[in-house]
Amino acid sequence: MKLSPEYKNLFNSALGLSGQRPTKQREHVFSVLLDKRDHPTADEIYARSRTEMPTISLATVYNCLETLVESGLIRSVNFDREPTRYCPNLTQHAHFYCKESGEIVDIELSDRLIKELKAVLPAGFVTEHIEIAYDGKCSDCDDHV
Amino acid sequence: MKLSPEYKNLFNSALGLSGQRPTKQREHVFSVLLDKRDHPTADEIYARSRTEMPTISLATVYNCLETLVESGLIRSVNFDREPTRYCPNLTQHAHFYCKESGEIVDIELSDRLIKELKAVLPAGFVTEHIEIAYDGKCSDCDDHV
DNA sequence: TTTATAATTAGAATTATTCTAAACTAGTAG
DNA sequence: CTACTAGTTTAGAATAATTCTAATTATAAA
Repeated sequence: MKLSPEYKNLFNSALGLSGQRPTKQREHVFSVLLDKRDHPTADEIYARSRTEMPTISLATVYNCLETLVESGLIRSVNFDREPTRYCPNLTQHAHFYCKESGEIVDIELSDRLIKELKAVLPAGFVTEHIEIAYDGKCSDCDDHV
Repeated sequence: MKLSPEYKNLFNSALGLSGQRPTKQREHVFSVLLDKRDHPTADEIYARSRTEMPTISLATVYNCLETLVESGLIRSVNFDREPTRYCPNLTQHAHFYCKESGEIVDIELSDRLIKELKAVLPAGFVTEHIEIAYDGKCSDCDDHV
C-alpha cells in the first residue's frame, strides 16, 4: 500500500494548504482509505493500518482522520446509531445505506442537482457542504425482484 | 405543557399503529419536543422533561425517543461529532447547521426536489428516507452583509 | 545542526448511549 | 372489579466511540 505519485502530490499540497505536516502515519491512513473504498469506521481503519504499520496507535488514527478531513482529502459520514465512517472525497456524492446488507453505496450527484439544493436555502444562507444520506434497500436486497 | 387534542389524537393513533402503548412519559417527551422546536439532544430533553415530571429517568427519555421515532412522530438528526438531536416530524425538510451560532434551521423541501433526489438512485434501489444536512453560515452570521 | 513547533503514543478519561433486573402499569379476560 | 400478562419505567452499571493528557519523537526552518 503506497500512494501513487498523483495522490502523493494531492496529499502534500492539501496538507500544505491547511498548514499541516505530511507524516508517515497520515499518508498511510490516507492510503488505507484509498485502497478499499468501503467506508470503514475508525476502528476498521486502525485494524487495516496496523497490518503494515503495527506501531500506529488508535489515537493517531483518530488524529490523522481529523487532519485529513480538515484538509479536504477525505469525508466523514454519519449514519444513525453507527460510528462515524470515512471515505476519500473525490467527487460530489451522496451515500445510500442499505438496511438489509449494511452496505454503503456512493450515489453521484450532478452539479444541477446540487445547485437546486442550494437554491432552496433562504436568502443570506451560505453552505459549505451538503450531506445527503439515503436509507432503504439496495437492488440486491430489494424484495420484489 | 400539554398535548392539544389534535396532537393527542396523532400521538395515540401513531403509537397504536406501531403496536405501542401511550404512556404518560411518552406523551410528555413528545410535548417537550413540540413545545420548543430547537432540535434538542437527549440530555436537553431529559432536563426539560424533569421540570414537569421530576421522576422521569434518562433511560426512559432514551426509550421514549426511540419509540417516538419508530412510530414516526419525531425524527432523529445527526451532525458530525454531535450527540443525536430530535425534532417533531411534521413536514418533509432538511436541516441547516450554522457553524457560527450552532443554530439548526429547518429547510422545507418541495415534492419535486424529493422526486429528483429519488430519481438519481440506480435501478432497483428503494429509499425510505432521505436525510439532508447543510452546513455553513446562516443569514445572521454571514460575513459579507 | 540546533531549535521550535507539531505529531505520535499509550493509556486514562469522558460522553453518549445501551443494558440489566426489579418494580410498576396498562390493557384484557374472567 | 380483580387478576393476569406483557409492556414500560427506573436507577445504576456497562459499553462503545471518541477525546484528552503528558511524555516522547519527528518535522521544518534558521
